[in-house]
Order: sequence, then structure tokens, then C-alpha cells
Amino acid sequence: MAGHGETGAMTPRERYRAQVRAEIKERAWEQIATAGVPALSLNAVAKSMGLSGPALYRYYASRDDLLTELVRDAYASLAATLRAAAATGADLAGLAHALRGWALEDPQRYFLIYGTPVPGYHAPDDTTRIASQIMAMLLDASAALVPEGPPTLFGTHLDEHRDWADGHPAPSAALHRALSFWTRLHGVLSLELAGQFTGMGFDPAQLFAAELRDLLTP
Amino acid sequence: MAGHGETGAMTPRERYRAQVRAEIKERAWEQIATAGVPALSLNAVAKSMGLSGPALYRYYASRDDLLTELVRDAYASLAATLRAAAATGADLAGLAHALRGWALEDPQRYFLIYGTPVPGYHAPDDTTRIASQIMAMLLDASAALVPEGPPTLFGTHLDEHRDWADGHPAPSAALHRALSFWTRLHGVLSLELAGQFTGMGFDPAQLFAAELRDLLTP
DNA sequence: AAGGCTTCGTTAGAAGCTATCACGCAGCTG
DNA sequence: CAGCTGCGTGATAGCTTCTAACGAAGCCTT
Repeated sequence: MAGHGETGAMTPRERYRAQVRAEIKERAWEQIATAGVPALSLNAVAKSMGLSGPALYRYYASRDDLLTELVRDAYASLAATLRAAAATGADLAGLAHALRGWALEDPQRYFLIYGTPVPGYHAPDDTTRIASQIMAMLLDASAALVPEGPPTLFGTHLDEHRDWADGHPAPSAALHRALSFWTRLHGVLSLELAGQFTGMGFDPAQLFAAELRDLLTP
Repeated sequence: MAGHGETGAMTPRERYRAQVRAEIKERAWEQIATAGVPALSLNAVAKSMGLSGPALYRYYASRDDLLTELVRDAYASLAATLRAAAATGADLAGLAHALRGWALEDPQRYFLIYGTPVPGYHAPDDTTRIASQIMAMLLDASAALVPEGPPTLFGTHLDEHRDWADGHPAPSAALHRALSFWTRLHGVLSLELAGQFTGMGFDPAQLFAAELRDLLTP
């Protein structure tokens, strides 16, 4: 039942195995960060560690398996970042700031979660669990500052489709705000990270800030 | 100086060549649409046409070359769609509708333009020209219905960085609106196309409509 | 109309990748 | 300390992109 990150109470073999698995992920990360996911090569990772190609298959069943693990880690990293921000009393704006910082830290990691989907690929179940944790944090922060107002058309639609909120007591206006928060910030962020604004002259950070302002003061 | 799409005044060789190039792109498109860009294989395309692998290199210098051509076509297709909508008197909402329809028609084509960037890759120059044409249409539509109002913070920032508007006479408020239009709709659309809303129960179209409404009535 | 030149498609091959297998060796474990 | 478990290796199959050399077909000019 060991082998889930805790370094205590492991046999030497398990310790070694965990260490090698971690180093493999680290090297894979570097490759992805510099050349993108399609350039990730198990062979190159192995050679960069002084190993021969097939050796990696002792640690990951396939290239897809390794990638899945990286997706899992990316989700966990984002959730931890947002959780840390929320723990220090950050409101929606604070979460937005944390999100942007996390994304700029490693754009390819962001795209590993929110980028172009591969038609065949299905994310593992636990990532959707983490995703709903992230959503829960967003809902908390949204509910904390949702003002009075007439119910929106989409809000009434959400009233009948709020299963995804997983029993969260937030009013539908907060659900709507959380979704807009997500989609708008992703809109600015993904286009910025993709370099779609390069050469346009303006500062993407200010566009992000403007979108955030518009989101918080309706 | 021939060979740019017009079928008239071509030697038989040029005709044949253009035809084969078109069929290659068509097959490549099918592969991308069903299995994504990483699954695009020149070999498979060749075999599906009854050719042997290396034959394709008479028509495209490399796999990247073919992909670049597809990116070009995707840009041109989007621009044509928006232009057609604008020609029938569509306002910003009409453009949004056209954009969404075009994206849903072939999600991978959308991601080919706005999806995860490959760190090494640089889009050819003419695509940025088409991109600025698209931007010009957006600016036209934005300027057509920009109401009075106090200048936004980001608007004043744009006043000093409006080179990308390419001499368009729209006020900075219209520039701001066009950018928000772009980023917000891309935010909803890309997440929807990526399947990030699947299992959440609500209707992405209604979220799109809500974002559009919010965009048009400030 | 006939020769010559251009272009096309082929096979063969190099280099790279994922992934599997069989083997030997080292080290943990009882 | 003996034995078993797990690790790393090289060999191999099959896939990929892409280059090179060769033969054949067709267009163009004379």
C-alpha cells in the first residue's frame, strides 16, 4: 500500500524506483517545456539519464502512461497553487493572479491541461476529481462576493443543470460567475501563452487585468 | 506566375500537380479531424491515395510544409466565413454566430489556429496578414455599435499601443471591445471544443450566448 | 513527328521512434 | 548465505520522416 509519494516506510527497492520515476518525469518535463508534447521521446529521456531506451519501460508502461502521469501532476500542481492562494485569504482576484502566475511559469504545463485535446485520449478519473476540487474553490470564491441582482437567463438554465456543482450551496448567480471567470481568464491566458498577441504591442497583463475587473464589477 | 488556385491558363502538368496537392490536403484533413494533428502521417496519406510514401515529397517538401499549408487554409476558411457573414450585414453577434458554427464544423481545424502552440514553430507571414484581416472585420463590427462611456483603464493603455489596429479609425473603446470579444468567445469555444464541459450537464451554447450578451450590453 | 528534357513514381536505405522479448546480473529478502 | 525478484542490456519488429538513385512517362521544342 506504499508508493504514493511518502518517502517513509519504503523498502530500498521502492525508494529507488520512486526516485527514478521522479527523475524520468523531471526530464520529460524539460523536454515538453522546451519543445512541446509531440517532441517528448522516451528514448531521449532515457539517454539523458544514461540509460538505454527499453529501460524506461520498467517504470512506465508506455509513452501515454508517462504523459498521463504528467497530466495528473499538472492538475495537482494547479490545485495546490490555488489552494495555497485560497489559504492565505485570496478572493477571486487573488485566485486569478495565482492562476496566471502558475500558467506563465510553464505554458506547456498549462496547455497539457487546457490545450488542444487529442481525439482518442481520455483523462484518468482522478484528474476529473481534482478538476472538481478546483471548481469547488472557484465556487467558494464566487459565492463569497456575489451581489444581488436579477437572475440571468443562463443562471436560470444553470438552476436546472447544477449537478456539476456537486452539492455546493452557492446560488446559480455564483455558478454563472465561476464559469465566466474560468472561460474569460482562460480566453486571455491561452491566447497570450500561445503567442497570439505578440507583435500587437499592448500588454497582455493589462488585458487580463481588465477582464478580471470587468468580471468583479458588474 | 500561375498556380495560385485559379484553374485557368495552366499547363497540363500544373493542373495535375494542383489536383494531387489538393487531394493530399483533403486526406490529411480527414486524418487530422479524426485523430488529431500528431496522428497525421504522410505515409498513411500516400497509401490511402494508392501511392508509395516518398511520392508525396514531390508535392510537399516535408510534413511541416503540409501542415503549414493546412494552417494557411484554415485561416483562409475562417476569414472567408466571417467575410461572408459580414457581407450579409451581420453585426458582432452575427460574427460570433458564424465563428461558433465554423469552429463546431471541425474542432481540430479551430485548434490548428488557436490551439496549443509548438514551441519551435512559426506561422508563415501571410497567415498573420489574414489574421489582421479578421481583426479588421472585428474592429469594423465593434466600431459600429460602440456606445458612449468613460474610457476604460485598458482603453487608455490601448491608445498608446494601437499599431496593431493598422490605421483603423475605431476609437480605443472599440479596440478594447474587439479584444474582449475575441478572448471571451475563444475562452468558451476552446473549452467546449476541448470537451472540458462534458459531464457538467449545462448547455455550452447557452454559456456562449450569455457571454455574447454580456459582451454586447455593457 | 521525333528527339530531348522535365517531372513523376518507384525501390532502397538511413536514422529515429515506440514497444517487446530474452538474457544476465546485481541486490534485497528470508 | 542462498534464492528469488527486479533491473538493465542488446536484439528485433514495425512504424515514422526523409534522401538518394533509378526507370518510366509525358510535355515541349525543333
